[in-house]
Amino acid sequence: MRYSREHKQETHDRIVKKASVRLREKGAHGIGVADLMKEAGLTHGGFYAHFDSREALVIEAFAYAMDRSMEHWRKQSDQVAPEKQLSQIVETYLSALHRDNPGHGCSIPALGAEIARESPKTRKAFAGKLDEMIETMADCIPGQPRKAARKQAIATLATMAGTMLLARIAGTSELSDEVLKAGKDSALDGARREPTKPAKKPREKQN
Amino acid sequence: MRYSREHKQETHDRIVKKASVRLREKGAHGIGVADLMKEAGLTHGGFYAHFDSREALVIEAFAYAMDRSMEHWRKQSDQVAPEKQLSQIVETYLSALHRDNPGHGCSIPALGAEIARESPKTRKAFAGKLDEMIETMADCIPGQPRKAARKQAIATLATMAGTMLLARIAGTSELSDEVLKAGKDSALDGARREPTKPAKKPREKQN
DNA sequence: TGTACATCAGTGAACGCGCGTTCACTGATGTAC
DNA sequence: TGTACATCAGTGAACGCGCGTTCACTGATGTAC
Repeated sequence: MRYSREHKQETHDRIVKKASVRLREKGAHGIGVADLMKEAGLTHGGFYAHFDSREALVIEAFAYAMDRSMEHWRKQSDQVAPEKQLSQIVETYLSALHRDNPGHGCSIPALGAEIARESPKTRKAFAGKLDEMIETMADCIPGQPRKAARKQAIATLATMAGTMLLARIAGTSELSDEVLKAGKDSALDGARREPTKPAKKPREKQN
Repeated sequence: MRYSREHKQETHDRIVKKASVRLREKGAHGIGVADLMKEAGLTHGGFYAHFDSREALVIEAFAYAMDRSMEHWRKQSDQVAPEKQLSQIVETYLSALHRDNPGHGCSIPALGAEIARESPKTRKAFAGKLDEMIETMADCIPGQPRKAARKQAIATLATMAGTMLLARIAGTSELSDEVLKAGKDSALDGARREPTKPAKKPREKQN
C-alpha cells in the first residue's frame, strides 16, 4: 500500500509519540520494538522504514518528551505574573498527579539515569535538551542576570527532579507524600529567594 | 569441593559487593548473571546456590550499596562539628569524583528510576532503605524537632540526587560543572538555613 | 480521461544472539565410625 | 588416628524465550504516457 505524502510522517510521529509515553513508563529498555509498533497499530517489520535503529527512536521519543515538557512550562508560566512563573512550574511538577503518571511527565527522573549510560550520541542529545530546559526555566526567572537565572533554574530543576525520583521510589505511601511536600516547600522557598551566593568556602575546581 | 562453614558466606558477600558496583555503573538491567559471577571469579551455574533469582541479588546488592553510603556519611559527619555535618555530606556528595564514579557512589541517582519500576518486593526494599537514609541525614541536623530535621534532610537529599542526575546527563562538560556548582551552592544554602516553612498556599492533599 | 507500470509503507516469517534459569555432574572437605 | 561415606559449592552444557534486526513479499496508490 502506497500512501499519500503526509502519511509516512504521520505514522512516524504517531510511533514517536506513543513510544515517548511507554518509554517513560517502562524505562529506556523496558519495552521492545514489537510492542512499541503495536502501540502505534503496526507490526514490527515496518519499524526500519521509519528508524535506523531502536536507539534512533529512543532519541527521537526522548527529545519529543522534553519538548512537550518545555512547551507545557511555557504555556503555564504565560498565565501568571513573571515573579510567580517559577513557583507555578514547581507546584505543577511536584504533584501526586505527576508522580503517578510518569508516561506523561518529565523525562529526567524517568529516563535520566538510563540515558546517561547510553552511547555518546544519545547522551549528547539528552544533554542538549537539558540545556534547553535550563534556558526555558531561566526565562521564568525575571530581574536577574542570565548567569544567575541559569543557576537558580538548575538548582530548582535539580530539586524538582530529585524529589520526583525519591517520591517514585517511595511509591504511593505516606513517605512519598512527605517527600513531595518537603521537596515542594524547599523548591518554592528557593524560587522565591534571591540567587544563592557561592558557599562561604568557594572552591575553584572540584572538591 | 566442599568448603568450610564461612566460605559460602564469604563468596556470597563477594558476589553482592562486586554486583553492587557493576549494577550502579551499568544499571539494574545493564549486566547479566554470567558477567556478575565472572566478576566474583565464578561461573554462572553456581549463582543459584547463593540467590533465588537475579532479582534477589539486585535487592541485596542495592541494600548493600545504600548501607555503605550511610556508613560513609556517618563516618564523615563524625569528624566535624554538628552544625557542619550536613554541609560536609553535601560537599562530598556533589563532587566530580562522585559524578565520575557511579559504581562507588549513591544508588539513588544511579538506580532509583529503574528500581521504582521493579516488582513491589524490590520497590519496598528500596523505599525502606530510602527512609533509613533520610533518618541518617536527619541525624546530622542538630537542634531541630525530628519532623523538621527529616524535612530538611529530604529536601537536601532530593537536591543532591537531582543534581547528580543532571550532572551525569551532562557528562563531563562545562554544563556538568555548572550543574554541580549550582546544585552544591543551593544545597549548602539550604543546609545552613532554618527549616523551610510550608509554602504560603499550604495544600492539604495533592495539588 | 484511461491504462500500464513503478513505488514503497507495511507485513510476517525468520535470523542470530544473549539472557535467566535448570540440571547432571564433580571432587575437596566435613563427619561418622 | 585412620577410613569410608555424605555433603554441597561450584562447573559447564543445555533449555526456552524474547529481543533487535533482516528480508522477500504485498498491494494500494502515485506517476508516466
